[in-house]
Amino acid sequence: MTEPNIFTQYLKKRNTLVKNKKILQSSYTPENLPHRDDKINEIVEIIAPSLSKDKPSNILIIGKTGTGKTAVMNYIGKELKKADPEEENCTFIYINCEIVDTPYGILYNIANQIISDPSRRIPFTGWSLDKILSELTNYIDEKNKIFIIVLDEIDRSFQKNGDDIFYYLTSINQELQNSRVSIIGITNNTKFTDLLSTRIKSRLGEEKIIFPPYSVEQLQDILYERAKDAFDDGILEEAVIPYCAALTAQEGGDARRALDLLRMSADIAERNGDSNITEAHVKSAKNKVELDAMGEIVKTLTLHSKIVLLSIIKNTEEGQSTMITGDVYSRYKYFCEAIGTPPITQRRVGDLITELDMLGIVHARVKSFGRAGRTKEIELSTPVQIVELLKSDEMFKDIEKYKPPKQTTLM
DNA sequence: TGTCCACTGGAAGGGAGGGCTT
DNA sequence: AAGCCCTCCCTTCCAGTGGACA
Repeated sequence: MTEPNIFTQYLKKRNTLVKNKKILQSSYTPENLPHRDDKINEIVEIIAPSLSKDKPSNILIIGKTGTGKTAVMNYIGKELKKADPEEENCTFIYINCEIVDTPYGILYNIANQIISDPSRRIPFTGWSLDKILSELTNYIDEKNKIFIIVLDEIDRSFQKNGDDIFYYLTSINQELQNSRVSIIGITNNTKFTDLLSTRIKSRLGEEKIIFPPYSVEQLQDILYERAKDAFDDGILEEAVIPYCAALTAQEGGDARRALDLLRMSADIAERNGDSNITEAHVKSAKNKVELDAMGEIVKTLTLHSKIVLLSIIKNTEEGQSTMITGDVYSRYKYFCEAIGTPPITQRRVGDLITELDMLGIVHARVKSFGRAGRTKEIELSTPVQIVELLKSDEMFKDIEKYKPPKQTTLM
């Protein structure tokens, strides 16, 4: 028995509708992946030879977010480990290139998942790429087995670094005497292969596997499968899962979002102290999910990106529903002056706008206005609440009051 | 048909900040 | 301490461009 403290009442009072929260996380790998048996078999067939120390082909897996690519690979990784518990014949390594997206970071991560000897660990910065690569190659070769390296969100790293890193990794086999390395790339960019240079394309895409988006029915099955273990009978109203599935199917069949939605609905119901989960909970969850995701992104923006975003917001508030780069930049310079920070160049601001577009916070498309030039047409695509979040930023609190100093006419 | 605007986006490079090696 | 390396954020320079207008 623990001493009562300030949290005690919450521990007691909170009614839990969810038996096991972990099951509803999208990172959870379930025992059963509905509607992906065929894909699993396809991949297993390709990589099974690794268990007898034969090198499997490299694979490229293509499919939109939330189509089960990562879950399938994690599942296969687990099963592979079961088939070879001592990792005598093969080792399975998973790297998410969205989190580690530099060549150094990727090699560092691979190395430290493989290298067990602490004296040979690679420092997280300081070495040249050549040095890590040769150390890694040596270590891999000593082990005399197959290494399966999964690179998730492979396009992320590619966007920043080109394909040199993939070239290294796919050509590592030429240096090896005893071991072999297979690469499994996962991407949600269907045009990814077009971006690769020919030398990589043939190597990386020895086998290609496409993951189609889930249909409404399939999403429902997935949700039912998870709900079965996560909730007791009668907690979920009948319409909840079909509704979640329908909402997410509209947006491209992303199972991750469907799960987020269900989890958030349960959260909201719990917090309200309700005894079951209804369609209304799903509705408010939908708003919250979107807002949370956007809020996280906005919070992590760099100072200049925030100022650029604020400039776009301010212009929008003053009735300019669309604007061009020049409009944003002049407002941006004004704000920089207001908070006393030196502005960056328009060239760079152009890039920041493109980044904001990729994050889905603004819409920016290049458009020609004839004689009036060719530039980006920019439009805010963010809910109002985010705007509030940004404005509450300490840095910007006095910005409304700021008046620029009188222009002195100096040439 | 050619002009011309307001940028776009590629390329190269700098420098600060992280850290290793000798 | 000096000499490296890698990454991030930024600048400078500049050729290229879609399409309204003369």
